[in-house]
Amino acid sequence: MTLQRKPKVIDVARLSGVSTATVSRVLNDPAVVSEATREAVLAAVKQTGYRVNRAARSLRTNTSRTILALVPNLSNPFFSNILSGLERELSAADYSLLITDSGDAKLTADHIQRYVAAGQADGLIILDGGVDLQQLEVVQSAAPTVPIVFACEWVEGFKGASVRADNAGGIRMLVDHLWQLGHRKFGHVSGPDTNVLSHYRQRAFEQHVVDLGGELRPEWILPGDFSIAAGKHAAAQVINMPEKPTAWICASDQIAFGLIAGLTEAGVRVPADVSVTGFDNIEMTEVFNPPLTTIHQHRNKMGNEAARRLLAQLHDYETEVNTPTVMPVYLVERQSTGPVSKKVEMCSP
Amino acid sequence: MTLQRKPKVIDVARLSGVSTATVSRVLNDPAVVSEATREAVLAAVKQTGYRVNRAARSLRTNTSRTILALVPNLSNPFFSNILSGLERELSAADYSLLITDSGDAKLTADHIQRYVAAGQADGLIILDGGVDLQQLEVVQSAAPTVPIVFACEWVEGFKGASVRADNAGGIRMLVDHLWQLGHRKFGHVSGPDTNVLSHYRQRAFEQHVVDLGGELRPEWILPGDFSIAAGKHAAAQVINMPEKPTAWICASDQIAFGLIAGLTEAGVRVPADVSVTGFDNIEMTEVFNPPLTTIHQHRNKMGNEAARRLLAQLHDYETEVNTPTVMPVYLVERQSTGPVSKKVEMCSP
DNA sequence: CAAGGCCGTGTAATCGATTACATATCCTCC
DNA sequence: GGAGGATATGTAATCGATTACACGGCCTTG
Repeated sequence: MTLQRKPKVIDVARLSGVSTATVSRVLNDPAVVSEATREAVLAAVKQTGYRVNRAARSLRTNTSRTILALVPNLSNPFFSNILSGLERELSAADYSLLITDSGDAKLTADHIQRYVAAGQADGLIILDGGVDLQQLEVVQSAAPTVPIVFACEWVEGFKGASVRADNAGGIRMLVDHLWQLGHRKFGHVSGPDTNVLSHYRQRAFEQHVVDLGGELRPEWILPGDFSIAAGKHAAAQVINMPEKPTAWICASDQIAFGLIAGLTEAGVRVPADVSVTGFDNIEMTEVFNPPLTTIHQHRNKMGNEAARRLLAQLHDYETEVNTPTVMPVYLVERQSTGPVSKKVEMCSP
Repeated sequence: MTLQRKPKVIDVARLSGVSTATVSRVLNDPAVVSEATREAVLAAVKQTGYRVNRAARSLRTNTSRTILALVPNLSNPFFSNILSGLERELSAADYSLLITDSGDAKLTADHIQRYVAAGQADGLIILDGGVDLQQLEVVQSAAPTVPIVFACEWVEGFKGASVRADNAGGIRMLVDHLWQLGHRKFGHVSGPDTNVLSHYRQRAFEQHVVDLGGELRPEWILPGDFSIAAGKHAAAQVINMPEKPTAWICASDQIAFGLIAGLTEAGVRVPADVSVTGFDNIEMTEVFNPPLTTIHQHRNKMGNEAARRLLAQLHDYETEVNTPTVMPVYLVERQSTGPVSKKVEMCSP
């Protein structure tokens, strides 16, 4: 219990009467050491309170046991959910999680290299679909042994692993749900047009409405950016439309909140006059008035899965590196959707 | 452009015709090197694309330039906001941010030591007020040179820095606001009773209502846990109260959402029949129906400030280590509060 | 002009763990 | 009984940067 300097392998070795090599072996590859020695060493480890010095280990093995997550905006709860899943899985495998927030700035190869080339990270998890493909390829060719896995978002054309939600499937579920309620005229408020999720959701929307034989008009597709403000802005436009869809599929829950708030303010009732759906099933959807029909995705599990795929690549037992993992999503029916109403047209001011 | 093995100091040294010592000096303490040499070395650094190997540096200097953040629940957007502020400040100072999620498990000295004793972190930012004081003290005495800063939450009795919001001040603003609207009978839905923020908010509530001469009854203080569910549960109790407060101050926005949802469902109108306030000003407060009167705190800035205080301690220029930094908060008036209504009693079923 | 100081730089030890290679012991089987 | 193999352990080199110490040159000053 005397507080000395930090114990090192040599201290453990002396105490247990073996060499440093043996101590190291007990810690890294116990099977090669005889049981008696192993126990003696472990006892000495416990007694001294020894912990390997990560810097020394990293230097020698050229490995950091650390994964870097690149997040476009840490404040965004979506990302933190994924991070949470990541962290659990990584720490269980004795890996640490380093996080950097690319912030407003576009992520550059240089920024990533600050970590990778310095040997600070053995692998990368990228939550930011806005990275430039060329920059990514620079990183890949400079550090070919450092695996990269995309989680949630991804970059089209990137050669490597990704874990994503079934965005198209989710949209189809929503359209089907509304279709069954009798809706035939659909509108969409989209996400930011630089975002890959926006594209997938919008494309699936258009495709599926057409496939079902519903009515689809270009002016019923409004641009947005996943935010509440975008939803409010869309509401202002909707109100002035001469002819309106009876159902709006929004690219995010937040857009739906804004849209509903704006419509409600203008006297349009949801779902009596018009149905609205979200995407993501954030916590608030349940308590919003009306509770929002939306798509739920397990962001935590996406984090887990991304971590698993990364570790698999690190340990060379991943076979299908380039195949994306598509995680299932679920329809959550609440009260923002209802049977189509005949009097929608009359609600225009 | 030929892709070789990673360049090292020795490569830079050779290219610029100096010794490794000089290269290192240019990088770490440029002032001691003559201008001509410095420029030559920097040119060679650029040409080779050299980056210091962090592991080697860490090993030699016994320093990691990495800060560990201990988060009780990464999924919680509050924490991620603080992390965001932290990350910006740290990365500007060329520090990296390592994150661990204590999860459901209570944080132990052992868990922290996994990082600290291994030399993975030079300092700690703790966002979890639920750590055991004794465990903390174990860490402090085992690693007296590793500074610890609490952000947002904190542990009573801990000797060290903390950065917090003015929780009591925020509650007083809310009570004052309601008082001016004519309210005299106040209720409170509290946070988890293990949480230091809950205590501060509840105590400030009781104190200030008494100071103003309002009515305070023990049965008007309901236990909760910051969640929507807690608010809903509180609503069920409120509805059956023979005599009710005219205003409810909730320990979090989420509680307020749940409470309002529950009350609305039971036919109680907010704010016509009863006023309700939240705490935190999360994004949804604005679009909730009715928009929530609440207290705003700059979580990002708390992160910044915590990082600054930590760096100050690391670089030995912090003077008042034990004084908490209390960040100001702001009242945001929206539509969940209104003048006291005389007919509240009649709304009981 | 010699002594002393300062400045800029180089040499080589050092941080703490891992691991290639060498060695020692014991067993098996012809 | 000895060759050969398997098993367990030790010795010492190594990872890449930092830095104590030493050194040489130049300037100042009595």
